[in-house]
Amino acid sequence: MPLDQQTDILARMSGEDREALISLGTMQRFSKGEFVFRAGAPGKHVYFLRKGRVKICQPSHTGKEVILWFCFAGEMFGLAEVAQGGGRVVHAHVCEASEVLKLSQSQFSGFLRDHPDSLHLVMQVLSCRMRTLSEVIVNLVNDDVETRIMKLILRLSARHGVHVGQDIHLDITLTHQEIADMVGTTRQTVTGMLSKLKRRGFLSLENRRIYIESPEMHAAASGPDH
Amino acid sequence: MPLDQQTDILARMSGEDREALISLGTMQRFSKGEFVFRAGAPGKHVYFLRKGRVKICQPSHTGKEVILWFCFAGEMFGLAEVAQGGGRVVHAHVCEASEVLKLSQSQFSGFLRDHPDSLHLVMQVLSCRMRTLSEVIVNLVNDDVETRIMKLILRLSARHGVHVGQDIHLDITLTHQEIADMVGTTRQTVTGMLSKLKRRGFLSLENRRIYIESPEMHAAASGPDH
DNA sequence: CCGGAAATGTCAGTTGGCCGACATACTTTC
DNA sequence: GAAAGTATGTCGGCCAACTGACATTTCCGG
Repeated sequence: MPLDQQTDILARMSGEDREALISLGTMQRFSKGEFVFRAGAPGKHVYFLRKGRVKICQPSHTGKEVILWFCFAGEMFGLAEVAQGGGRVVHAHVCEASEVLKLSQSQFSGFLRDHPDSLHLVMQVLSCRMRTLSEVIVNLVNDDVETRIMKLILRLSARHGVHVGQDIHLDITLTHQEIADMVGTTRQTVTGMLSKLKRRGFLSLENRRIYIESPEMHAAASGPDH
Repeated sequence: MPLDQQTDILARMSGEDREALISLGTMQRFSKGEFVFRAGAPGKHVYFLRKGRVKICQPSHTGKEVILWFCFAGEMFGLAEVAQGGGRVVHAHVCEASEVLKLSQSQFSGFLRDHPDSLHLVMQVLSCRMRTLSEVIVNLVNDDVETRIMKLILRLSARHGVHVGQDIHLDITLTHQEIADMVGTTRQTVTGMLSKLKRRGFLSLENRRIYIESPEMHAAASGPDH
């Protein structure tokens, strides 16, 4: 099990556990641009994404938004507030038409009590997210914008990349603004850096999708030795 | 229970659970400057800090270190790698003479199985840490160095502050380098910013300890409206 | 209580990346 | 298929914060 895929909790659950979970919760549909929940709302439910894509982002007083991570099919979100109490601090913003399974706090606690194997998985997911967040912090502190963008792309491709010969095809579309919100920079700078990376031959862009020339990219991202 | 104190897991456990945990583990002493574990080592143990202070920091290829958080008496560390597998990615660096309780992965799993209340506490701790890390990321992205330092001080004082009349006395000593490593800046800039904050009357410094003039400080940190 | 080490204070020079402003391209919607 | 909205590309001016270098103060072990 590659560490990158530990967050796909539905896939990792045993069949019976998954059935039990699905029968406990209720299904909801959302279309692009809607919110599953917003910062400030009370946080009494846990969600499992069956289909689609949701971004978890934290608004700040300045109006800027930081994208903490994306959730893809199979992933869980909204757990932290349920475990910890207090209201939501993040938005769950639907990127493309999605289906989510919704469980109340008590339904979920009951499920964990009855399915100890799944409980272990939940702790793994939390641990994995903590590591990813730590990684992001280290990047923000140490690396310049160019390196941060390269590392972001490599992180995403580790989980959502499709190998096409020598290259890796990133199977999701991101706007420059979204990239900027993930690495802490501005839209303009992202545009500039991407075309710089393209000129250098680290990646190519084809109708809003990213192709990574993987060997060069990995080498380049491991140390900013320009 | 203030959210700031959710991480003091030993204090929040029931007496019986705490006894059981302590009898399971083995005690170890460390003196200042030693490491409980280092990045790269295999991560097969969980630790509970009984006494002292430990900083959890992540080294990077550039040699710089980022301090992700401090652990104080009662807190747990080393969990993520145990839950998730793989080696340590962080150092656990002892700041002052400390005593830690050490449990192997299997001892800890067994404990959680037998003490479901504590299990809930563990999930709370992880959730709380995730929130703190998210908060740090948002700060890094949105705020200038001055604001980041103010918010760091307020965060620390929420958990480790002692009220002295109107003011709050921060009950720990930090070097400027350590502050720099937490907010992602340089030692020199921290020195400059602290004396600027002192001049402005937001805080005062007395033999390496920080006194916060809390009302002004809170107002100032909530929006960088200079 | 002394000497080396660590921490703090200060400064001038340099620069990465932000800001604002605008032009072009793509892509929905009715 | 025209119009409106959203995304991308490009530029010059500007400033916060980094770098490196040094002086001074405080701490701590023997």
